[in-house]
Amino acid sequence: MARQELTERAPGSERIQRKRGKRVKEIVETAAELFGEHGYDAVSLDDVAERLDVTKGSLYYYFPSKEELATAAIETLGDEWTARLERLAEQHEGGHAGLLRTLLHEHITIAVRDYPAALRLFLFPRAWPTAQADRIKELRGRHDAVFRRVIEAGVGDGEFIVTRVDTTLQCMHAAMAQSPLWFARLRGKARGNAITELTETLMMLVGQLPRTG
Amino acid sequence: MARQELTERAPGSERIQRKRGKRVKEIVETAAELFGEHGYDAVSLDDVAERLDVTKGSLYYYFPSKEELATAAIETLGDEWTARLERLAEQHEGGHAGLLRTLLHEHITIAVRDYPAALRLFLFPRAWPTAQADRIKELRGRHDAVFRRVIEAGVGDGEFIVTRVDTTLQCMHAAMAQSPLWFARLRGKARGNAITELTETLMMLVGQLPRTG
DNA sequence: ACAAAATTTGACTCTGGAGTCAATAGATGA
DNA sequence: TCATCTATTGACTCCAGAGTCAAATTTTGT
Repeated sequence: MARQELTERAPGSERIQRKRGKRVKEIVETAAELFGEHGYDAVSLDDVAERLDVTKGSLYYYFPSKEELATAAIETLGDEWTARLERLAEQHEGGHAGLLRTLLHEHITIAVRDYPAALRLFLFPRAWPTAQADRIKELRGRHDAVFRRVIEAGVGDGEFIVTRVDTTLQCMHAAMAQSPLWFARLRGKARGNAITELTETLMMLVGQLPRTG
Repeated sequence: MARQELTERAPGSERIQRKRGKRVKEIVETAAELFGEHGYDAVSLDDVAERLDVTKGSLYYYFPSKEELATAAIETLGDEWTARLERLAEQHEGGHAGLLRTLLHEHITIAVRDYPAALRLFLFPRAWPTAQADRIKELRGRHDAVFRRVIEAGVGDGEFIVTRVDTTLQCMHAAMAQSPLWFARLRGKARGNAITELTETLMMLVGQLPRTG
C-alpha cells in the first residue's frame, strides 16, 4: 500500500513502454503459475522473484504490493481460462447436455493439470482489500456466466432440472475447485477416468442421470 | 515441536489430574470454537489465550505446539459433530432418501450456524505433520462413513443412482464445506430456505430429482 | 503454617515474509 | 562520449506470530 505505480506510468517512450509491458507480462505469468499451483499464502515474493532470476525489489518496481501482483496474476489466468471455455461454447453444436458436459470436463482438466490451487483463489474472497475484491468478483462473474448460460438454456428447454441455478452452480464450482486435491496422485488414464466420473456426477446436478443398465 | 507433555503426564494425584483434564477440555473447546470459526491460520495462540483470559505461555504448559492444540480441537469438534449425525442415523426410520436428506440438512446447519470454517480444516490436509495427519484422516473417515453407509445402502436397494460413491461423497462434502461462505449473510428464514435448497440440490447427486410439477 | 508441587506470567528470542530505499548498473538518445 | 532515464540490486526496517523460560503466584497435602 505505498507508491502508486501500478502497471501504468508516465510514458518514457514508445519502445520503452513496450519493453516495460513485456516485462510486466513475464512477471504476471510467472506469478500466475506459482499462485495457481500453490495458492496465495504459500507463495512469497521471494519465490516469484527467484523464479524470474531477479530480486524482490524489482517486483516492487512494477507492482506496489503482493496483492496487486496476485490480483493481476489471477486476472490473467482467469481471462485465459474463461476464453478457452467460451471458445468451446461457441464451437459446440448439439444439445445443452453435451455442451455442459464438455465445459465441465475441460474445466476440471485445466484445474487438475495446470492450476491445482487457482480455483481456491476465486472461491474464497480471502478478504481482498475492496479494490481487488471487485476485480476478482467481476472475473468470477464472467467465468460463472459461461456455465450459467448453458444451464439456464437447458432449464428453459426442459432438458435440465434444478432446484435453483445459483445453488447448482455453487455446488459445481465447489467440487471442481477441490478436484485437483482429489486427483493429485492420479496420472494418465486413471486421471482421465476420474475426471470423466466427476463430470458425470456433476451432470446429475442438472438432472442428467448416468446411463444405468 | 518441543517438550513432550502433550495432554498426559506423570500423575500428581487423583484430584489434580481431574482438574488438569478439565482445564485441557476448556482450552480445547475454546480453541475449537475459534479454529472452527476462522480457520487455522487466522487464529493465533494469543487469540486463544485472550479468549480464555490467560497468556500464551499457559497454553504451552498444556500443549507443545499450535498444531497439537489445533489437532486436539479438531478432534473434539469432529467427534461431537459425528456423534450428532450418528444419533440421527440411529433414530431414523423410513427410506434411505429421507435419512440422507436429514443428514445433509443437519450437517449443513451445523456448519453454517456453529463452525463456518471447520470443514475446511478437514477438507485440505494443509500439510499437517504426519502424526496429526493420520489422526485427522481417521476422524474424516468416521465422519465420511455416516454418509457412505446411507448412500451404499440406498444404491444397494436401487433407491439411489451414482456414478461412484466416492465421487458423490466428495462432491457433497466440497459443497457443504463452502456453504457457510455462501450463506454467511443470510439470517432466519432466508437461511433456512437456502439450506433446504442446497440439501435438495445435493440429493440430486444420488439421482433424487426434486418434485417438478 | 509451611514446603513442595502445579500453574501462570510476561518478557524474551527467533523466524519468515512484506515492504523500503539509496546506491548501482544498464540502456537510450543527443 | 556523456547526461539522463530505466531497471535492478541488496541490505535494510518492520511486524506478527510461534515458541521459550526463569521467576512469581497459586494450590495442595501435611
